[in-house]
Amino acid sequence: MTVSKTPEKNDIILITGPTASGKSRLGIDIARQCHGVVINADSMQIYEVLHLLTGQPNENERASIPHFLYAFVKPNVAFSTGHWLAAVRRLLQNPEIIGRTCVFVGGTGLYFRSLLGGLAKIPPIDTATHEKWRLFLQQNGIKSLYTILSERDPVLAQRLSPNDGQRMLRALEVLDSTGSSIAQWQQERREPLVDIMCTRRLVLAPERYKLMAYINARFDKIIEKGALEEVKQLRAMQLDPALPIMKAIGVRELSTYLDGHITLESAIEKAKIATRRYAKRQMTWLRHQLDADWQHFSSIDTALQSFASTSFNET
RNA sequence: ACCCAGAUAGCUCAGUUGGUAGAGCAGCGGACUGAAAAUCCGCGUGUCGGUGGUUCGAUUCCGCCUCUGGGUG
Repeated sequence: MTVSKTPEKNDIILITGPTASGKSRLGIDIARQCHGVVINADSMQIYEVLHLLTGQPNENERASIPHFLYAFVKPNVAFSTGHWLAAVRRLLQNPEIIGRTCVFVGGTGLYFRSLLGGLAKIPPIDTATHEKWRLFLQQNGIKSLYTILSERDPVLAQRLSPNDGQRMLRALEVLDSTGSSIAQWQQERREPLVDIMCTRRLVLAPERYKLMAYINARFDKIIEKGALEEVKQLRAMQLDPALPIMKAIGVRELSTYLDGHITLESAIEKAKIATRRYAKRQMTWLRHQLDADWQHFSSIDTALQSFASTSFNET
């Protein structure tokens, strides 16, 4: 089935912004105003663990308006953009949301890009190939990996940094498993999942000094509410440290404290620093990777005002 | 009050046998097409506490002052 492309039937609102900007609250307020639902576009809030640490909406918020694609993935799963897009595709066919405004909220820029621009149709990589290259990197080092990539896919080698292990691995496993370069796959025409013309796009980006204050305050708050307990539980699962969930900001820092290597105070400070850097990367993305049609706001209130004063059909 | 040791980047410090200075951390800018809270690239941001003196030239040597540690009374 194709997603409804008539605005009056299935309006789509996209809301993004750096971490701790308040975009979740904005999303809920907007969804409430237009009898909509909130759909998660955040790569960490999909997991059914670390509710506090990843900033998932709390029970009250979730009770006030339907939320989808939150806390639905087991922590031992290496989720990806492709998985998320597939989940969205299924969700948009869900009778529960047909005809309702879909408010996508999240800080994962790549998710929004895949939603609006589609994703290359690269078939899934078999586990053996996937593991093979990771093992190769582990055993032979990044220089050898780059040498191999230069021989087998010079175009991509040219494009990547010789230190970008993650992208080199992806390039090699795609080449290995499909027989053609990832560059070729990426050039092919892709089908967007939603029609960009049927969307309203908002960016919530508070001034930097305010955002820093929000980040610090939020981390203190989630520590108070029990973030350490979440990390303890996660550690008890003894998961592969390479899994995405293990890279959630705060996990490493609080683990170092739990192992007794640093003080809690210092762990908290390090986690805040990591969050600030993340926010900075997000802001760089928002500045350069989004097209010009996104509306930027620095506060929830100004965003809401603007939203209330223009109905969907006028945009 | 006296003696000693300090005062250099946002922080912790190094250094200049006299030619206006550099590390770590923090910070800032950027890239990004199936791990994206990931991964990668780039950038020192400075009245060298103040003020006089010696000197062609002082952050560096000398005097005085201020402040901060430590010690003696």
